[in-house]
Amino acid sequence: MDKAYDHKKYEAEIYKKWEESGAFAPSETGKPYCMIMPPPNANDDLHIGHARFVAIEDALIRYHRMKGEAVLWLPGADHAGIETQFVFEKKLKEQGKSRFDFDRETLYQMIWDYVQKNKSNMENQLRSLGASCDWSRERFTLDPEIVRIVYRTFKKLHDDGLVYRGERLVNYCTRCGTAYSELEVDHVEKEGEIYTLDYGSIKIATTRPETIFADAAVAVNPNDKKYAALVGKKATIPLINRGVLIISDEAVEMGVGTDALKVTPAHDFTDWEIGERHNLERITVVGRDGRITVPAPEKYRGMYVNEARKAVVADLEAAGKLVKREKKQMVTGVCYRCKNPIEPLPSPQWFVKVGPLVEPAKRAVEEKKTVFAAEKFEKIYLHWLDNLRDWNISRQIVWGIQIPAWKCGKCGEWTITAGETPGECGGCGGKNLTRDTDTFDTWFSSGQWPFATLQTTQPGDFERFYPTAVMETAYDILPFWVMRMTMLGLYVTGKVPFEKVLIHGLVRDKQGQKISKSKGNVINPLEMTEKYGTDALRMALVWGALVENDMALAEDNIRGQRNFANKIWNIARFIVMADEADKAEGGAKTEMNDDDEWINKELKKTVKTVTEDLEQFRLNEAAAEVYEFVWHKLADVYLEKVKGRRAEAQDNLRRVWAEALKLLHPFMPFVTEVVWQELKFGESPTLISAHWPS
RNA sequence: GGGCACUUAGCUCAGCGGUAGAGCGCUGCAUUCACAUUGCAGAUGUCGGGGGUUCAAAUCCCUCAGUGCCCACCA
Repeated sequence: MDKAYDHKKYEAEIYKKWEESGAFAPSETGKPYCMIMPPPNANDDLHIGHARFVAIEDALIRYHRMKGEAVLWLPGADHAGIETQFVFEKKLKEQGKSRFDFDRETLYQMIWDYVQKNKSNMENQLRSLGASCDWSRERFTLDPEIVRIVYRTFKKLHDDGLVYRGERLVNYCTRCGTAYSELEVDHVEKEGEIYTLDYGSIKIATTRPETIFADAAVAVNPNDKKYAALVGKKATIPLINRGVLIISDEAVEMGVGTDALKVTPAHDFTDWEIGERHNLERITVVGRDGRITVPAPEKYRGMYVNEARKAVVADLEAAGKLVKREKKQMVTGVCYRCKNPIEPLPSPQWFVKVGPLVEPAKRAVEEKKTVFAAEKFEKIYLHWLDNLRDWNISRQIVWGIQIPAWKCGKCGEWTITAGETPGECGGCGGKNLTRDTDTFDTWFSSGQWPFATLQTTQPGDFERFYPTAVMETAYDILPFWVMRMTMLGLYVTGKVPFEKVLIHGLVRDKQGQKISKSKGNVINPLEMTEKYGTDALRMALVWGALVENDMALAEDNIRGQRNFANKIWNIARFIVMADEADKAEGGAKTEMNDDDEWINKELKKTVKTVTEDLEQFRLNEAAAEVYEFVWHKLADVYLEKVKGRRAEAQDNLRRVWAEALKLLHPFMPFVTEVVWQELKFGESPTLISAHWPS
């Protein structure tokens, strides 16, 4: 054995050996233990957050496999609709092109090819992180079998009256050219201006003067005495001198602006609701391209909203209708992806009625059918469900699963199928049908991932492994994913998709700052594994904090764990050299003393606490326990004591070491496996398939 | 405005009812011995402030202060 452990020499070879040995596939017997991997987006390299989930999930997977359970860790890849199209469009832009230069089929094919390349890249990175998942069962969210299931769910929802097509005010990104769900809108605070305008009989305050041409009313609070006499009278929109009714509605809060609100149903969510209550006209003056349209006065048409705002304000001022303008900190919705301001626009979309899905999803958690490992996330989950609105599942992009809905050219009715092209309109029998060009929200398909995967891998998998044991994922997608999986899983299969939810925190830089490209504090997991070895990175990612908490990751910690890997290597080296010496002297002659009994007792204690910690998902504690035992008890104390009576203690040392390697294996799979094979323990040719000590 | 957390050694974090812990960093010493990617020894904290419960509180309760994250239609 070399003097120091060289991870580069062993990792790839060991991984190949594991994979070829069939150890990643579930055994025929044993209690089923299934984890579905959160499928990484197939559009980029893995980042440090992926490395953390691999470290956590693989540790649990290896532990349960060693306990003799039938373990299935099912890997996958996500087509990640918006994300991927966004990334791809950036590439196109670098080449001086845009999505509008291609027809739908060509664009789809180009993204497909791009994704396939990234997908295999991503898979290799998971391998290099040591993920012991069953590649023979890998699924991609656009696999035809998966798509069929997604279609079927949509049809079922539709047949049950839980899907409707509605003209609603949606969060529209004029840059991305698609509507989003409420969850995909970020809110940023920035300085804007609020303008007080003279509406003749009343003054109103607004931050969006460019939309005055779409006003349908002016609203005041029903309890507002100062305006009570005006309700039912008319106000006059300046510049165009159109009269609108003054109405009263409880949505108007008092103490804001002039206490009078211009109601623009087509361009504001509050106003939309007021409009519904009062049956107001929905006048649109902003188009999907973000430019002003008719019926705004001609001079503003074609302007982007920002320019139009300036122009309108200037004209209002000239007309003497601008009473006041002042700076104001305000919160605006921006596209979570491109950060452009979200434009609320009326648009026909497919919605899922969430009410009937929310109740079972709440009950499942309240009745502990699904248990959150960290209670705080259960509270957050329930809070989310209580405040959920109907889910817009249609996106105006090409990259994704096209919605199986056809519109009749004759009667205008929609025909929904489970994927197949309908022969005729379900309403009038017309033959002239056109398919909706929209695609599903990515989360609509990934929300079905646990059952969609298991129903399409091997016969019997679903019956055997569903509900899965644990869903492990990051907290930032709790509402997007965990919540939707529970709702859709319960709806389609009648059972929760997973029994436990283990949520992990974010990886931050060593000062605890959020990692971002713009800050330049990105930690590249592949660079770290190259430099210090996968085991070191993984141990550092588990060691630093409770699974559920954010973790500050310093390179020093990774280096420290590399040193630990080297310590493991050298303990083994010591034992090998002792073996050789024994052989030369005619074999070990076992004779136990107090030191042996002490280390055996310490080992037993360690086995107990590490096992308990793993059962409770306290991976940091478990890792620290083994570390303490191996380095500071076995190496620093026992090994030193043994030096004087090597031959008598050798058998016990080998036995203790074999058990210690097992405890370490979930956290540092490579070096422990190399060492296990080096020492040729008889129990099992590979450590990955050895038995967890008890 | 609503929700969820956090505040413990210089830094990053564990501990969550029984007289303070780890890693890194720091100080000193050692070292041809499995490992300098090392060993041994050591310093550093009225566990955010205040109140309460208890024989006993970093740990439970209340309160104040600060920090972070998520949500939200204040025009």
